[in-house]
Amino acid sequence: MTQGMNIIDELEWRGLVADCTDKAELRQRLEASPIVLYAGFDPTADSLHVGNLVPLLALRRFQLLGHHPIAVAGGATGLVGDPSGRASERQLLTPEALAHNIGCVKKQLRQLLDFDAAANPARLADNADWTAPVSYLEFLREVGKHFSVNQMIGKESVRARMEDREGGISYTEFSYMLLQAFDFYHLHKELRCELQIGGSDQWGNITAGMELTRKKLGARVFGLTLPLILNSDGSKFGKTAAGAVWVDAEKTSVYRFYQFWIRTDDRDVCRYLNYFTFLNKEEIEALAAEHQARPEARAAHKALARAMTDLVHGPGAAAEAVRASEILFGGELEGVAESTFREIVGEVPTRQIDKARLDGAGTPLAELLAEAGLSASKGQARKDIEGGGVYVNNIREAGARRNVKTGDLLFGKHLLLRKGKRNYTVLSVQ
RNA sequence: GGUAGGUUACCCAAGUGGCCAACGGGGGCAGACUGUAAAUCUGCUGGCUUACGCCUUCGAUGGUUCGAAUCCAUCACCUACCA
Repeated sequence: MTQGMNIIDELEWRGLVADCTDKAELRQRLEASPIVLYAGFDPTADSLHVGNLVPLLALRRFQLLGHHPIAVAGGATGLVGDPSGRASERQLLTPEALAHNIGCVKKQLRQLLDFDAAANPARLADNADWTAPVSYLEFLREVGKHFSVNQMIGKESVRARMEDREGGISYTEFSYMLLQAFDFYHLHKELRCELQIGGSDQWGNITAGMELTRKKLGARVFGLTLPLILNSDGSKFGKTAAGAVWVDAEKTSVYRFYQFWIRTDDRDVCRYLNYFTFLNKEEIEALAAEHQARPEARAAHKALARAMTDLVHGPGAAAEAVRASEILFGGELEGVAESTFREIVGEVPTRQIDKARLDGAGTPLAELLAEAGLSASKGQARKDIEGGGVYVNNIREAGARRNVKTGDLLFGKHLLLRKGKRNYTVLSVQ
């Protein structure tokens, strides 16, 4: 990070500025002295996912340049549900589920921001702390009065849903923007927060907060949105067939997480280096050049995957994921030492199996595939085998009626099952 | 409250008494080609079964029929118009 570089310049060369209220004035303000800023994270699940990393890392980028970030967990807003960017009404979370989610998300926020910086430690807040005590009547008088329904229904998030004949929008979600506006107002009043950042779908909520702050406190605050990240094929970033890619290693293993980044589309990899990593401009340009020259080496992909895995799971876990990937994608396992093989046990999904089942005639391969979760059912497993997509110990298996026996075990203990190019499960005998 | 229309597999969407486990598209999975890429081509995409075949599914329940996703009745939900 270049010393003295304005955070706006930094975000701009990375392509991270989607929209900004009064950029010239904000730039001036940011150059004058460190600013307090916030981004909100609603606990819609029990973990953040890779998409949430964009605003979160943006907070960190501000922090690295001397500013004071606040991560706000949406204990209040999460109870209501943000209609922004959603085609249909959310299912309300139970207070219990929400409490659980908040706990998880807070823990992750703590991990990913620096709370120990001497000059400008990050702070963590929960909007339930200041929202829950306010009564409905009080809220209507203090906050609601400042909003015109005429304007509210003009906001994209609401309008989209009003125009949607199928879904519509509940009064609850319609009110969401007032709650978020109240956050900004509160944070300005109590902590002198002057800037809110968020995804581009947050524009309406952010400007609502700016207006409320101006009307109630006469203060000028700013908003900045980050782009909605799309893959080059037009799909949403961060979603795979298996669902979202989570930050929680229990939900998305470190190996899977690493693989997710490794498999980034060529067209996207340099953009993502900009968006997600803390590599500087020169480093990224060098990787881009290398990728241009030798795309098959996938240097940029490896750098991206390594940087992200380091960041989220730590260098130790990342190194193991890299090592496991090298072994699994290195070809046949012949000649691989037991100690080397051991490294992938546990890294990829691993299951126990009763040794007796492999004695004698053994167990049908299809059955093991289904059990291992690689195929949805035994019938599907058979089709997968017939289609030539199944490998035992990294050797393709063509016979659908194949039985797996004791002799197939590696080192007398393990069986490496693979479906397709990258779906692995290790079965270990007990 | 009234009237009309709708509810089909992961999503969209055909099907309106047997030829329907259900056209087509998307998505997904697998194969070829490659670089764990893109593009392209091929196969698969309810469950069980080596197979013949069997079983469960078309909002829910009950009925008519030799036979229903298709017809009837009731219920639930959605949409539109009316009040």
